[in-house]
Amino acid sequence: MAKGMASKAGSEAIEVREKILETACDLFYRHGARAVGVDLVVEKAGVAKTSLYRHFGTKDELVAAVLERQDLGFWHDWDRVAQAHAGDPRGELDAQLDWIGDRAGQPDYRGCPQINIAAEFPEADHPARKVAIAHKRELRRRLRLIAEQLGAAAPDLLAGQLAVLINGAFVSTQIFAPDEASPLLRRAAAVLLTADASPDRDAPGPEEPAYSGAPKR
Amino acid sequence: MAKGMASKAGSEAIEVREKILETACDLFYRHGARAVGVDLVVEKAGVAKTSLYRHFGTKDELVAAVLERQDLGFWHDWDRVAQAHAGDPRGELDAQLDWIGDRAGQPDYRGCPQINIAAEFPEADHPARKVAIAHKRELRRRLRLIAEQLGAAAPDLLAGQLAVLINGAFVSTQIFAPDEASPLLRRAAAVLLTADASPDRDAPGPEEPAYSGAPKR
DNA sequence: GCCATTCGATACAGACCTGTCTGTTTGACA
DNA sequence: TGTCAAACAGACAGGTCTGTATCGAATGGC
Repeated sequence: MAKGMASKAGSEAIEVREKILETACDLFYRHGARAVGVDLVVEKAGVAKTSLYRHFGTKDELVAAVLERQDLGFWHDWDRVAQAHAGDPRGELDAQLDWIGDRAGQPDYRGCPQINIAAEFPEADHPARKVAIAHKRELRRRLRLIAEQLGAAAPDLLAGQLAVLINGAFVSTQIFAPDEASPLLRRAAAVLLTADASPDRDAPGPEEPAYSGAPKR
Repeated sequence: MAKGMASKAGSEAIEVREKILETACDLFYRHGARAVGVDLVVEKAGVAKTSLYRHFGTKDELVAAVLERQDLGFWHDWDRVAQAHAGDPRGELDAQLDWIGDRAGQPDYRGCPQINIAAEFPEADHPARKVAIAHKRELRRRLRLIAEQLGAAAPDLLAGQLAVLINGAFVSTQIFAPDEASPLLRRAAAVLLTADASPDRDAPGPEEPAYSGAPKR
């Protein structure tokens, strides 16, 4: 009609695909993937439904592609921070926790997309759920790398604790004050790090020493 | 037809309601609330659709009622543990983390129902989402009570950290080994507690001392 | 300058979903 | 024994969803 278009058989093909992905990312995140129909996606994206199904096959695959896109975006931000703190693993970890906490504190934040979509599709073999699980494994893997660079005594345990902390921040944000997540994350991580450095004091297995604070009564 | 029934206008009314709730709890948790239609609920529950709508009004209200039921069940288990450790806040906290971690490690565990349903219904005024948020606030409130009984230096901060930890364990279970969650929870909590007891060392605000572990290179 | 491919637009099929309505049965209670 | 509230069974309305089919238009490669 009255649209400015670039090309058809060549570059616009990926432009249309990108437009669909971008629109679906936004709609699925704000309202949930199951609550948003493909008709709404194509309408908001300004494309034809045939284009959506040519590029993605099924809606389930579209959901998976959305998660893959968000996965890429997340690690892109992560890598930028990592490069800015090359050779300084402690500084990098703090910086990673900072932007993660800041993002989770944004007013339009509705939780981690990977976690949300995984909650919407409990079937173990759903393509989107596979992406989400791979994403969380990658998070733990990267945290373990940082822990190893730090010379942690128990890098795998430390990475697991940090992963739990980050995922917990993602879902706890809804009940926190806006700027509470970031400092809480940093502080808890710092505590876990110092504890790893002195395992004899803080992590002697299931039997911990009695709490050393002053009891109320 | 060939069903053994007790009474009608009196006690069966709540029996029918209870049967619907129980069935919906199971189906919603396993497959997601949006993926399960009311027809399936009434079929599996062996009741009439009219009964469902007489008791709950709308499906959204049924979802909220399911979450309220699970909320009650959760605090019921919590209270049992709390009573078993009356006057011993440290022992209670460990015990609470134990059963929570154990539950999250079960093979049929699919995450915290409150978190999952909240992810399925992002609208802020959805009745089920209100229940889920109230549940998470209650969790933090109870943790703060324990922290205060422990004589924590910063009970609110400590409770926030523990809440993040627990919520993180709920969602991280999918990528963990089955029996990893419980010890990880206990250990991380122990570390946070000892850190609270000596805030001068571990939590001096945004500026932490340099990591004291031996760097890799 | 022709042709294959992609695009938009739209109608359609078939299934499913929520919620309502009608009619019948059943058990408690006065 | 008669009344009434609740349950069952099932059809039904109206909407929505995914996915397919059809059509004309535009475009870049050859």
